[in-house]
Amino acid sequence: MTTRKHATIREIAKAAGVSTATVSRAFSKPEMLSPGTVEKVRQVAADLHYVPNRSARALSTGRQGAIAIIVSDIANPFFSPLIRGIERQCDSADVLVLLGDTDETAAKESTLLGKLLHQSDGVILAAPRSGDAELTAHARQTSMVLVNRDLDGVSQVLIDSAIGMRQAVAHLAELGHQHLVYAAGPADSWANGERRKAIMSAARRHKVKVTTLKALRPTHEAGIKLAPDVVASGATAVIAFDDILGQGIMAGIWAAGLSVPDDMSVIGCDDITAARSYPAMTAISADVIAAGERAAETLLEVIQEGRAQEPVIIPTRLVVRDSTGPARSR
Amino acid sequence: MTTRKHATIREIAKAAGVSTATVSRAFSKPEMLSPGTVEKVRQVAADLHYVPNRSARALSTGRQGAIAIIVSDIANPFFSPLIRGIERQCDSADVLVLLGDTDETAAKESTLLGKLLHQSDGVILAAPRSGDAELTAHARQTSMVLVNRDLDGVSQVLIDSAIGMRQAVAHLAELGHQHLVYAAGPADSWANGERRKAIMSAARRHKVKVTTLKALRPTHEAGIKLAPDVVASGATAVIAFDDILGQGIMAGIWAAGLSVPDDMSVIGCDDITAARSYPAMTAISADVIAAGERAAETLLEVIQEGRAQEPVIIPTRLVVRDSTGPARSR
DNA sequence: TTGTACGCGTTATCAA
DNA sequence: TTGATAACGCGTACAA
Repeated sequence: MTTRKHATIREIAKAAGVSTATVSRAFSKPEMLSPGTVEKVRQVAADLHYVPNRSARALSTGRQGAIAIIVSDIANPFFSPLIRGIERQCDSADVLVLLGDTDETAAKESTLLGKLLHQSDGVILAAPRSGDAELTAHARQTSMVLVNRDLDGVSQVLIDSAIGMRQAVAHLAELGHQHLVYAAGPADSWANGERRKAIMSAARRHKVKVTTLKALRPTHEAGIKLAPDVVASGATAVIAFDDILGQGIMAGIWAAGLSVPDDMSVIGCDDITAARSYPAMTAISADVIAAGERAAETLLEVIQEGRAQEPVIIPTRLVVRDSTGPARSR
Repeated sequence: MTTRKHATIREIAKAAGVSTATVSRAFSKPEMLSPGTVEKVRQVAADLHYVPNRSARALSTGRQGAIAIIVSDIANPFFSPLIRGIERQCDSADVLVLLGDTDETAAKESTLLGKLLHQSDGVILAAPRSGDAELTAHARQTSMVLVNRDLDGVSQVLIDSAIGMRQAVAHLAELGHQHLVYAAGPADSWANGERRKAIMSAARRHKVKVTTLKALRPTHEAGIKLAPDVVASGATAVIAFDDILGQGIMAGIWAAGLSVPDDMSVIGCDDITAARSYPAMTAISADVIAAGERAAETLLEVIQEGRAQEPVIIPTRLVVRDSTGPARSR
């Protein structure tokens, strides 16, 4: 409530009997000073509860000491561990984290980006919805790391579902499934494209037939609605774009009086909420917290070095739980 | 990547043929200027892609144009809609949102608070873990709004589970349940205390017996582990501290070969993930997005008026789904 | 209604 | 290794 008046560099300087420059250096470039001076200044500063003023520093250096995360929907559970990883990394680097939510619209994404661009040293765009051209244009204006989007010349962290998808198809093939459904996600999602391609090629190798069904949105409700189509397709297993969709499909299958995994095997993707259903869902798992950490780490490098970094690939693997079982002959 | 050089107030002034003060006022105090001047300056500024420098403004005014949200665990789904509400409100007020995660520890909460305190105009503390004294001390240093914590002299947004809890107990009583379990949450959680009290008093009125069982943490896994105790208690219904715990208990009940709601009715709380299970869970629902919006709104008022505001109460209501049914005589 | 000029707290440059 | 001082971009008395 009461805005307390803070000690400034000048007061510290006076109290310590040094110049303001020395105080400044004691914090930002201690290696330029004699150890004794640093010690003395820091002591005085601590006594006076000195906290460097970030705005002043930013004004002087042009660096904000903050980065921004832009997500399409904070309510999407996928972003939670991602944000946590970013948070953790930034916290230890003493960098502030600004949060933006685009409400799933490309327009808002662009507006927000334009706004946050100036208040931060760089931006992490998670699962962006904007077009390539627009993203490239923005990337020219600030340091940027993309999560789950492949765009030439921009740093990126990609969760490679292919590995896990191959394991998933192999797992199902081993259980005797010969026809499976891919319940697809948003068409403009990079992850969706990768997952579809990986399934297709793995299925070909295992001589398994694949039917692709498109959910309107990757939500629980959409999954429930999609379930009858999944059943009608004649497939005995389904791989869903993400966990929520998969669990929706499971609910829809139960609601139709069938059973998981006896009548239908279900596999989710991301493994955020997969373990939180009954039966616990087999899923393609990725260390999303690590993805967040790597994204933040990469962004800090981009900022420091002033140029894009090599893409970071986060591997995935199949985690078998209770929603997959032997194919039932139909 | 490339840090673009931004237009400054001075360049706009020169281009528009006015003074820097006029440019400044065209943005922060347009009512002081003639409409024509404002129009002209803004036009020139737009042409030059002028964006006010937030750091400079902050340095000059002492206001940061940013607030901070501190949550105990971004992965807890309860915080998602809360953050979304805060985000939304702040976005329309052109206020930036800083995010902090305390990793569930009071120590980190305090550190983070101390850090963010200086970089923002105010803080929203969601479900804080710190003690009253510490919170009060921090509240003296900055503008602060508490979510789901009742502390004298500090502004707060409280989700009043009592209403919904009463409806829940009445609903169960009507279905013939005479003995229910409350699966409790963290002991230091304000919400947990409120919920427990509400259940107790409602149960007394309906002459229903209540057994309180304590989960180690409100997680899905803890719910599964708690389920056998719930069954062993002899109760025919259970109200859980939150959705995740409730769905864990549901999973544990299924795993024990029993059925929901035939053998046991289950009610969750918060209604964030309640609809996303099979059967869809009956839950005590609150508009958490609205809670977030109100929290942000309140904080902006606190900042502006420099003093605490009246507590905001967010009502709850029971949403009946498929996890509750008639009591089975046992 | 508009302009001039100073201060906000820090860092960087240059000199000592 | 340290000090003096000029930026950094904006808001705002005060003056006109």
